[in-house]
Amino acid sequence: MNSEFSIAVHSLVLLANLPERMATSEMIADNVCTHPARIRKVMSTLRKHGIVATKEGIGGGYILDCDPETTHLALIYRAVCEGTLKPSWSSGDPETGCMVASNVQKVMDGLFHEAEEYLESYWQRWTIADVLREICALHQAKL
Amino acid sequence: MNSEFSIAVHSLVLLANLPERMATSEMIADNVCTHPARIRKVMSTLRKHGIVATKEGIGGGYILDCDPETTHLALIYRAVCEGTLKPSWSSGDPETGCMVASNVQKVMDGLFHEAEEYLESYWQRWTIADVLREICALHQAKL
DNA sequence: GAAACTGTAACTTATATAATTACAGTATGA
DNA sequence: TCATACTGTAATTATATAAGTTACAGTTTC
Repeated sequence: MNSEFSIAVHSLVLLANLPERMATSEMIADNVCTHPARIRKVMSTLRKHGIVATKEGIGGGYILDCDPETTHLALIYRAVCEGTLKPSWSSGDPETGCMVASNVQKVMDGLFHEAEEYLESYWQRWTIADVLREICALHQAKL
Repeated sequence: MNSEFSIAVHSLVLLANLPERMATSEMIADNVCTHPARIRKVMSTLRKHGIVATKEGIGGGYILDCDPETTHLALIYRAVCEGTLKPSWSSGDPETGCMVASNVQKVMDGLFHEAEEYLESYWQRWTIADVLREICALHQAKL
């Protein structure tokens, strides 16, 4: 998995914690520690899934377009990295005569697909607000 | 995740299906479609976890050292790619004053760790023999 | 119409993955 | 006992993926 999921969750938690729930790609990039263009790419995907809204022009930026208390990480996972659990390389070769070599790809693909669905049910346990609360708890513990 | 898990599962299923449950790295590599040295690397890890035994010298190779009916994919996952669910890149920066930026790494690390344990409970549902049976079923369906 | 934004593609660089080579170590059997 | 056929492992090279960067067109505001 690449780290777009972490970027998306971090950005959404950040927005949820801002008074106006709005920030520019530059502000988010500073906080996430990456390049604004990368933030815009991830945010663009989240916008297409209705999780954030964007406003172009002066005073524009990204604004949370969901309820952090009911938006689960599973939705974010699906938006941003569905299908990435399965490795790009596959073993075996469908063209050979060997039963194992010729059928293992399809079976493993099925397992990875099911494993990913299972994993999504873990992300379904967490909302954006939950993650923010975990962060707050850590923060409090330091004081 | 890299594809050593797929290679390990494929290799073990292949061994389980052989009369003597034994094969050389070259035979396995041919079947898996990769290089024998890569097979030796993965098999070496499986040997250290007691899943296969190896025999050096003439007539040597790898032999299954577990019961395929009771050896779950979770064991193979742990042996071969524990810790790879979490992306290597992390967002945020523990040194900043921002509550979110400075604590998000630890929280996300915890989530990825728990997610991986959850995922392992999926792999626990499958044994090597189960995978072989799935392959056989696909094979039968073609006839 | 200048300024401050997003959207997106193209390009570069860094890192991870896979393939390959090489060779030391080990068991077998003629 | 020596050639042979294996594993074990490290080093190197090649390739694919991820991340960073640049660039610029499009949009909104003032």
